[in-house]
Amino acid sequence: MTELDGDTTELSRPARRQAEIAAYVVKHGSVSANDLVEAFGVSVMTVHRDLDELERRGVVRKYRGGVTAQPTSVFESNVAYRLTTAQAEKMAIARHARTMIEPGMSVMLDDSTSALALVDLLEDITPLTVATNFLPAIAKLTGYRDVTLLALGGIYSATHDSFGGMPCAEAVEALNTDLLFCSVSAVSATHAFHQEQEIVLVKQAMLRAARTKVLLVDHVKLQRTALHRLAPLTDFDVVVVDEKTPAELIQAARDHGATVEVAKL
Amino acid sequence: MTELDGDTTELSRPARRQAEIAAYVVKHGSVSANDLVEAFGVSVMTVHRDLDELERRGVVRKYRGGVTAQPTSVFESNVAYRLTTAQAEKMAIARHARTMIEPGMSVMLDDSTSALALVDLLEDITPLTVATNFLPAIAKLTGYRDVTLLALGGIYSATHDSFGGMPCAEAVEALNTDLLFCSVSAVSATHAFHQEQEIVLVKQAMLRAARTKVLLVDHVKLQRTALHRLAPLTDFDVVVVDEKTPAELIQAARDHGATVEVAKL
DNA sequence: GTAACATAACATCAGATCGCGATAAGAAAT
DNA sequence: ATTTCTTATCGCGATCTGATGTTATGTTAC
Repeated sequence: MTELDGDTTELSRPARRQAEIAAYVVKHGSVSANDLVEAFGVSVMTVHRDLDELERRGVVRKYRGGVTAQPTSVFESNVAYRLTTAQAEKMAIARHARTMIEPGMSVMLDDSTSALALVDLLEDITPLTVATNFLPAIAKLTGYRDVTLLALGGIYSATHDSFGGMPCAEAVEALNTDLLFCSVSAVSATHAFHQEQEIVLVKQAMLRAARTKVLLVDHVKLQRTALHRLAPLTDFDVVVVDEKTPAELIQAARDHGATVEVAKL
Repeated sequence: MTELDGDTTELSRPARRQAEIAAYVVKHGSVSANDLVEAFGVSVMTVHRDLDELERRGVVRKYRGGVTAQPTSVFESNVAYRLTTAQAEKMAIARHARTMIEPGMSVMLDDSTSALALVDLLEDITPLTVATNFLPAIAKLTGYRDVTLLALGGIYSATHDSFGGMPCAEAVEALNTDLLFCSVSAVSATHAFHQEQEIVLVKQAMLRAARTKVLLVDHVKLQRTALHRLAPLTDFDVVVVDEKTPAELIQAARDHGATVEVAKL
């Protein structure tokens, strides 16, 4: 159903359906619950439950008789959507990133699925200090022994499942970590971009608060663009991309002075 | 087994056993894994798993051949232990506390099981802003609609399952909420106490950051004492106790100028 | 007031997870 | 080296949770 199809595997059934419903709504602009019942072959109740969840995450808006889509920017930066894309590539990128981490270091992670993939690989690099504002990452890290977890608080965003806003930016300012791993929603040959002002705020603070900055980019991110310019690629010490990234794009970034490394699957 | 027995119901079997093992270790000072196998009738593997978990939470220390207890203060302030006590009373106190909250307010909660009980009652007071450093509370609140969640970050403590330390205190300083609900490990007729310096730090910051301060105290807390003095009871606008609290203790607190309210079961 | 829609309240079923032990492999003490 | 203790891995069964539908009970529009 629409352009989401390519990669909706390994996602729970309702989550996948919700993503598809979201796409459907975005495509059609405004649909009724019954439309969705027909389109997805589930009961009205389930449709409503899905829509409630999507609304809670700010993806759609409900009104009596149907739903409308929110601005696409919100949709695209939604976690559920992001989770569907480029799983294998993200893992490869995470493995590459892992090699940059030494025991004893302090690492900052942003609220990106790329960073989340990295979390799974951190358990045996000990001791380690990890700072993040991403709730799923925090949840995982609480179970690790010998990992000092520094949660970056802030205002919870259901859309990103992370903490943000001024309080978060302030918390970040107070830190100074060895490493930062972060991701963005779009990357050009020269710059990293993100749609949302608030998120940009936090990410920029993170850039200021880390000594070595690493940008994690799967190929889906390239060739796209987004509203707010986050930083030039040269602000990052390393940009890690996956193998599926077209060589000419890598070259273009390198021509502009960026350090690009390719993660092997 | 020891003084824990009174109230270990409604806790998962392993959690209960872990609490009992903890108590056993605290009582005997130092025991071997095999001792525990005999005492609890489970396999050596399970004992080790339990001990690993207790060690992760900082309750015991493992060494080859057995385990030793950590200072009792840590044990007593352990979440798992706290959860076992005075469930019904905590719920009554929470219901009472709930009546003080109006839609639109901002509420701060500390990392106490009393506060956690209150969280369950907040879903339909909307809109609402809730700030807390307690991970279980955060987890619950992320699912609430129309509740603005402000997570107070900091260094994660497995013992308390919350965030603390300087970063947390700083995050608290930046706020100013209408209400604060907090609890402590011990209360005398004049003061509130807590064992751990770091926790005291955060709680005191919270006291400074709220307009109206409410202390939630189940009767188990009274008549005990602990190392660090947190604040005089008169610093709280209200102290809520449960019905099982001896009348003379309530009177004593009132004689010292505290405002004490009794929560009805 | 009635029809369409939305929510609430169970009931059910499947899949996932948990808890636990057994066995085996690994480390540390002696 | 041998013994003792610890950890890792697998498997089984109990348990829980999550996802869904159904029916019943609101709500809102007209």
